[in-house]
Amino acid sequence: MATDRAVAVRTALRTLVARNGFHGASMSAVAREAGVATGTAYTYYASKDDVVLAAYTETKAELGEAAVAKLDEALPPEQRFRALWLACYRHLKANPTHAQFLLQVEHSPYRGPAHEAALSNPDDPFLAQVTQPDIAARLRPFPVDVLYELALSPAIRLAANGIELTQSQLDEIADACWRAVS
Amino acid sequence: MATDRAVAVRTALRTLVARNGFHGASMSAVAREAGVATGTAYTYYASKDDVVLAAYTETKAELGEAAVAKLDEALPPEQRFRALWLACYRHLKANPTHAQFLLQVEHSPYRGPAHEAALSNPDDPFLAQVTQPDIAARLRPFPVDVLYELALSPAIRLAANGIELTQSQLDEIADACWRAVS
DNA sequence: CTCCTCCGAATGAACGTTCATTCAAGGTAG
DNA sequence: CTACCTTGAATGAACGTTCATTCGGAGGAG
Repeated sequence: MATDRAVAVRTALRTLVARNGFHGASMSAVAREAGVATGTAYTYYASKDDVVLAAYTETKAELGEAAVAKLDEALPPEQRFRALWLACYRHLKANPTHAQFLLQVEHSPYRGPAHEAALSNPDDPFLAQVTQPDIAARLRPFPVDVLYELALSPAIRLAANGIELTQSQLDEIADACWRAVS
Repeated sequence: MATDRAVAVRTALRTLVARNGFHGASMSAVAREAGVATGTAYTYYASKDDVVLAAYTETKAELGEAAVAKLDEALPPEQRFRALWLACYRHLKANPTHAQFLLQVEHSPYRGPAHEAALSNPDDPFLAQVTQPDIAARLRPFPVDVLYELALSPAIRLAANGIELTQSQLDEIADACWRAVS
């Protein structure tokens, strides 16, 4: 399949950026990791920046899907948040490369473009949750960015750091995050 | 004074990395920003990595000083934490470049070396606080990294994002961070 | 005081390497 | 044969680093 190579390129970039940073993710290294020729990446993407942004939006979309996949919409806000938070953490803990890649992008000059690219997806499950009336009514009147930093961002960073935490510790942390924004 | 140039180089690197990332902080650009010749930086530092690590430890040391400068050691743990947190936030809010630089370094491959370099300073005021008996007794048994992520890291990221927050919002957030780790 | 010598910090052009990107050539499917 | 995809060597720009050279001023000689 033709798109397999595009997937391989995105995945290789994510892996190398997570492992070695942007310095260690040259296009030739990405192509080698993906098992294709250097020029092949440029068949699917106009530039390296394009690959980075495509990998970023893909990674975020997968995270969003994993977060809401088994979410019970009938749960009350507090438990719904906890389930969302834990699903995020577990998805990234199982894929630390994703967590490390997200953090590198979000703290680099790609932050702005990546934010724009992510907003172009109007189906973001996190935004959908935040705008649900029962949750919105419980949230403090902080900007969305602040809500994100306090609530979800800790899950990403803890997963990226690879520290082992027990289930009860995770429950405590998820609750602490909920208290911070509610 | 001779060291003025070393300071200028560190400051220029921090500014350019904060503004443009490591990509936009070439040694020639850093030297230009510092107002010195390219080679001059290598009179004071053996390599670019050296400049990055020196700027990182300097930035962290300044943050530590600002955090404890006016700290009343007689305050009970909860209020001491809040004062520490707010002092951190205010210092970085006044110097967003510092906050952005710290985040870029900590989410790049410099993370490991930077951590080591920071630990070589045995007078870290944050570690000193964490090891004070009255505070330690109130902290949850999380690894230090987790405590840092939940307690102090939000202050850095909120300051870096440049969002305007009222004093009462800051108080709420500081308390939420304390609840997360206590 | 004037002149000359010497020192080492400062300089920036030059070096070798690596980067992102291109494209002519070869391969494959229909 | 045609049409399209894949390849990887080629390209020039930009990188980190080096080093032959410059130059202001400290200090001794007359």
